[in-house]
Amino acid sequence: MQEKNSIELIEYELTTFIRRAVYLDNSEKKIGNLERSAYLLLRQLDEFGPARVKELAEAFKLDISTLSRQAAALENKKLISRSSDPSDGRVSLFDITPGGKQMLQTDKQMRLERYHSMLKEWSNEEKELFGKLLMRLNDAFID
Amino acid sequence: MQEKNSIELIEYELTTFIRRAVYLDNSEKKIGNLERSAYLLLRQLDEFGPARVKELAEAFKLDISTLSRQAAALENKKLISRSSDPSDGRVSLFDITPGGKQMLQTDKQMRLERYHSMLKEWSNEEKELFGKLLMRLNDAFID
DNA sequence: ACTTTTACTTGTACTATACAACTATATATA
DNA sequence: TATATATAGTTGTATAGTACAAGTAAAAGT
Repeated sequence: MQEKNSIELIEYELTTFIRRAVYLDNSEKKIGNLERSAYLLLRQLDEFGPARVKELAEAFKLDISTLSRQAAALENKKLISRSSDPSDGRVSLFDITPGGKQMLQTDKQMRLERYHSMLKEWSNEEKELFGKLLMRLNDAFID
Repeated sequence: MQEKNSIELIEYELTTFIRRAVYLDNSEKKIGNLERSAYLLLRQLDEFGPARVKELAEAFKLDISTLSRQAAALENKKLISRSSDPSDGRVSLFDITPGGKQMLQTDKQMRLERYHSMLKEWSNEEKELFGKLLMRLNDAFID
């Protein structure tokens, strides 16, 4: 009973949070310059280094065609660069450009500032614990 | 430093979670029968009772036109019903139908079961605390 | 050499959303 | 009261993000 309530609360609050966070991305109060998808793609390349379309699609669990278009869009904006894999002519390798890194840092900073404001009343312990629990939640995510 | 790291972790994990949860809704492993937007609209009507388009748009912070279409779609599927406000001919009031309640309950149950599986290793204390922290996060959400 | 598999791109379609134009009704004001 | 303005909602149009299917080119297997 107790457990059921906690899970219901978690389900409710997480759905609500997603609703709001996604709304925010579409609103005029949007954080930063990058679309959510672009932000995540740049972050992925920045953290894990060059990757090809298939790897990106797997990392995000999205269709290859989706990542193919997202990558092409960012390539167009010069935020990522494409190079061909010498050992496999089918493959394009994408890497974040200096401009992309810059843009990512700017946007990340804005996002962090938002979280900073939202969580300013929280103690360090609460923030740390919350981060750890979120990490566990993501690790346990069922595909 | 410590604080910065917690916030970065929270930002990272929340964005990742949203990415996955939204992916899941579009995938063949989608939870239940309802679109995310339909689920939220039904839940809103179920919890807060009949409402008109404008109220729903405000509750979700979405454009009226978006809610107008979502409501019309659910009305078409007989999951919600429309009635006119006798005191104001412009207004349509929407309410969840028995079929809508049934569908909502079915989907909610499936969503809860997923969370139940994902969180099965968590102690009651962890689940309760996580729920409370999420609630605080949503309360502090900056529009 | 031929077939099959793989990596990616492109065409098409759908959901979710916003904004703008429009309709109908209600309210305010001259 | 007649007209002007405001409000509630619908509908047209556009965009992001996604999937699936068809197509192209390169690699690997037989």
